Amino acid sequence: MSQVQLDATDTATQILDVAERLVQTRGFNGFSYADIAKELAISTASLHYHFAGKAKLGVALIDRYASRFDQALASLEASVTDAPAKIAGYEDLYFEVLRHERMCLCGILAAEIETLPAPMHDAVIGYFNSNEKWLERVLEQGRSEGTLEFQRPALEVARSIDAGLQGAMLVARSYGDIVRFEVVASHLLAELVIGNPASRVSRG
Amino acid sequence: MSQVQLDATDTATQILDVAERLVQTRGFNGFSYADIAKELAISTASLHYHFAGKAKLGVALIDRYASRFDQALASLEASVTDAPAKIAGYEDLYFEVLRHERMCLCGILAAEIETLPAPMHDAVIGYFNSNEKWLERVLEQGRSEGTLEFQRPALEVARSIDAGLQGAMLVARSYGDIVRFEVVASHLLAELVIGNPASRVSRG
DNA sequence: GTCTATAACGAGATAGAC
DNA sequence: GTCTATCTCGTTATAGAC
Repeated sequence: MSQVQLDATDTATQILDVAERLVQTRGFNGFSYADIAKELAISTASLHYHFAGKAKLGVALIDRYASRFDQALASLEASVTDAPAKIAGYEDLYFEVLRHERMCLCGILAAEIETLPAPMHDAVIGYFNSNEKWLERVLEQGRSEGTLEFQRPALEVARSIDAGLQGAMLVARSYGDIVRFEVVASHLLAELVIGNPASRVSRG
Repeated sequence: MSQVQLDATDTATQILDVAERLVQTRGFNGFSYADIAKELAISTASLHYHFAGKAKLGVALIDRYASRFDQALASLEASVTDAPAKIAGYEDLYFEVLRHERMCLCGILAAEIETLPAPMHDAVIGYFNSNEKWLERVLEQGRSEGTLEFQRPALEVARSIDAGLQGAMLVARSYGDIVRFEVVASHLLAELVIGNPASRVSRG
């Protein structure tokens, strides 16, 4: 039996780390195996030993990213209780992505969706599905607990938030201006929060 | 003097048409001169005669796209008068893009921004600047004429709308589900319109 | 204005030694 | 698990004939 690799610097992990950054900054069609190999000072043949092809590397990247995102959301739910704080934490996850001068992995892959192998395409959709379900549930919690107010179905609001965040990342990164993201993100939450001037809910 | 070419099927125009569709569906790094050449049954050498390199072709694509968009907005302002109708028309422009199974040209280029030559990068930013200024002006018109209501600066609202539309296109196209776009887009407008239940403005 | 031919390079991938 | 060497193909671009 092979030993469980716990070293965070093992080769496969290093490859995923470099590849992830390259995808999030340049897109899946904007980097090559040679780019990764050069940065890690290994050969492209070694890359193929760990990941048989670029498509398999791509799926591994999405799987790890989605898994980490799920963990971050679980951790978030353990640290805060009210829905507004959860949504603020959700937005903060993307703020951190952007602060590292990256785009959401699946957001940037969505732009290249037509060029991706089917397994990658499916994994991207799975990520979006998972996110919007989480947001939908939190939105419904907020409505139940009386911290959020909105007329539309929670799923529609969730999709508006996800679209707004992905678009804000996309545009803000082009400008190299993280404030553009913050302004959009903060309003996406503020317009839902009861008692906030920006929520402007008719209660007359 | 060379004659003015009015034939819509002249070679340079055909090249731009094919290249535009390829960029909007596959991204700038997702197609090659060979793809265009094959589709038009010409050689890649001919492509280089009309556009010296891929970078120059890219700039020409953005310039034409931005110019057409400006024309469409001018035409829109000539056909409707109130701000809500203008914003609905603005959103319809992107709906049409998506209906043709494409992404906004500059939206998809924004995803690849780090890989683009500087002149293309600048042209993309110019497009975003132009759009948000137009939206800002229309939003201020709506507030003046009493058809729209919002608390934030018009420029911030404009940026939220643009981010929402770009993100909604990005995600909706991944799902192949245009309805996802419509739901987000319609709410982006509805929340601003006075008298619309979705605007939910505190007037008590 | 379009062609053929080709240069020059980079891409993903594999064989086989160590 | 990593290497060198190599294959095959695709990519942008140019030279020069027509």
